[in-house]
Amino acid sequence: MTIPDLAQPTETCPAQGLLKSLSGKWKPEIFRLAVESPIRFSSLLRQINGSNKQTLSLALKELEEIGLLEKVVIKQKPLHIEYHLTAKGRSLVPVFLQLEGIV
Amino acid sequence: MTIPDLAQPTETCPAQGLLKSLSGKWKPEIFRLAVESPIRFSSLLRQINGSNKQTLSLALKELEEIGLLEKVVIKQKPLHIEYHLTAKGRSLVPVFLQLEGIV
DNA sequence: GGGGATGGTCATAAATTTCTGACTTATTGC
DNA sequence: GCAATAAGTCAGAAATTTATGACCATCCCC
Repeated sequence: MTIPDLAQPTETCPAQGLLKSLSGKWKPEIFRLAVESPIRFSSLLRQINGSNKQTLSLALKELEEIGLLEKVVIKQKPLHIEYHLTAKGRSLVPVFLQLEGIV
Repeated sequence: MTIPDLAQPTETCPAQGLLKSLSGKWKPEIFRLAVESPIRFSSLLRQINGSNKQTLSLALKELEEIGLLEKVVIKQKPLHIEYHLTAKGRSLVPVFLQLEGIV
């Protein structure tokens, strides 16, 4: 027998999960930047004014987990890591653009 | 001269404001319920398991402020208050439905 | 081989959000 | 008139999120 955790909202609607996944101080901004071009950890830290490693690292991890970003190791000369928007991430773009028309 | 508050994200994209407005533990669920039918404070408190007056009250106030809900005093026999979805609120519904297809 | 950049992690601290319980005013049914 | 319901507010506590600063392993350039 399971005791439901009533302190957590029960999600009836799938869009609520996404809303929750994109909530957080920097996630929307990270997502927006990722739409423009692949992003890198250290650049983000410089681009997003007022942010910090810890939170960015966690945010990237979460955006990865929900399948909006994917971590790509670039095995080129200056070996580095990039985060790319996934297909799912790209599919959200037109929806957000629509939103902008409404807001 | 103004010193920008760097601790706060600078919003480049209008959709980010909406995202932020709809973030919070119970706001998405309140919105969803309001889409179904007008909502009342005390019913919400019973419907949304684990919620509390304080937070619901604040959430309703905020959803009102951003123009998604409007407070309506029903001057009928059992005089009471209802929160109705505004036109803007209704216009978000198809967007969220689209989102459900993606998620 | 030394110094800097990249991409992190960890423990702790500070800030923000949410929750609890007491209290309030007005209305309504009996 | 009296108790219950509705719709809150308020102060303080608890929980959750963010931020800080220290630290670490690679890699890359000179």
